Amino acid sequence: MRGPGRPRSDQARDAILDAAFQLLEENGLERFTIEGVAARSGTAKTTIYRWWPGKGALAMEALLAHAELTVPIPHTASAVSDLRTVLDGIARSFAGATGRVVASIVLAGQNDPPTLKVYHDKVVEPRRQRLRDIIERGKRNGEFRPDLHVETLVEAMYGALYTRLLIRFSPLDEPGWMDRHINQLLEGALPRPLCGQGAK
Amino acid sequence: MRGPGRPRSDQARDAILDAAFQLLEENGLERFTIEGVAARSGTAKTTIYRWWPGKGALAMEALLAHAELTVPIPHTASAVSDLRTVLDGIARSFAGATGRVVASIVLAGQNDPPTLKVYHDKVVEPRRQRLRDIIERGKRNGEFRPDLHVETLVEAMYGALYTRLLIRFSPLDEPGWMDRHINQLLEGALPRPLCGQGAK
DNA sequence: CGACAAACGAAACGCTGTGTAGCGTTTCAT
DNA sequence: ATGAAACGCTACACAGCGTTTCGTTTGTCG
Repeated sequence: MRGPGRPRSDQARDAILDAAFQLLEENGLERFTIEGVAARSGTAKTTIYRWWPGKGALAMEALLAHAELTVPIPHTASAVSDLRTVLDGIARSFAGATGRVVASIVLAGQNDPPTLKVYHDKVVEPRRQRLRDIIERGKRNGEFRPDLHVETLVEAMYGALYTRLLIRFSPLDEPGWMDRHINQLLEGALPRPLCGQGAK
Repeated sequence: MRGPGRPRSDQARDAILDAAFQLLEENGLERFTIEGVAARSGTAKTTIYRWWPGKGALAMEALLAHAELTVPIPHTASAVSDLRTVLDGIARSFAGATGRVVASIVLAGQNDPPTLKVYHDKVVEPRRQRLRDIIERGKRNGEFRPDLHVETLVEAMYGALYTRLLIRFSPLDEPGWMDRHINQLLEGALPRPLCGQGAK
């Protein structure tokens, strides 16, 4: 049931989103221009402005449409192993082209709170929820301390990922890094009391 | 021993850096313009271009010159307490005006690697080193496990700070947050083996 | 088939910011 | 005094944004 008039060209839409994602990959959002998108996509600027309010919104939609932001939903017997699977997936995605685009979007959000909120609601929060679920499960089956503060653990795990993505201390695909990170978060820094054996 | 010619006006230099920092605070780097700096500082655009190659470099220098980036260097008997002091100091600085400017700078760095490197070398690395020193001390005096991986702990502690600053899950000045964060990083997530008392 | 509605592309506008150049002025060392 | 170098000011060419105008195309409905 569509009224009269020429229907929207899905071909133009796709070409625009493709071109936008490519340009974000290549230049980041700093040098991302609507004119550039129009040129590469073979559409007119008018067409873009008809459907998107501005560069922020276009960039966000290009990211959501193209990037592999979906995270695996493992559900094995071991919460620790599931944690590993999820975080590895995110790290891999961040290490590639998607990562650069994400970095652009997030940082652009600094001066464009609505855009940041969309990213938060559509990407960050679902992922955090997934981690929360896994950790809660781990608490129930005794893998984790019952008094563990879930939010804090989630934040620590995520924090390092985003920090490596944005500040680039060290590469996201450094071998062995994620294992060390997870293990240490789980085991803590304090010395184990000397009883029986060492813990683990 | 200065050659001939009119010496550089420190007054102009200071006015430019002051104005730049103010404008970064107010608008972020997205809307940070050389023209704006010139107008507010009462100098000419040409003067700015004479001394800085572009907005990124100017913003960085304004940040380094103005922000209270100095972190306290506590050295009490307790490494844990020193850790707390340092991280609290950074959190407070990030929660204020400096935080917004830092976010802007990191953003600029995404497409301007030299700028990011300067920030890394001048700000990030010294702070990380300070944390490393404290943790090493804690290892030596038995507060921490001897096999603790220092880098991983530093990254986890820093990560949450930058993530709150940039992604804004939650406010940096949330009461009690930093204590929970530190405690849990130190104590880990795994259940303590049941011997004598609980650890800590 | 014809009328209409809506999307499309091309071109241009005013605006803002960039980065450079020229010019006269000011301040210092020699 | 002279010259070097920094200063402020004005002007300019250029790029990108966001918007508007206009003519064209593509569909639906009567």
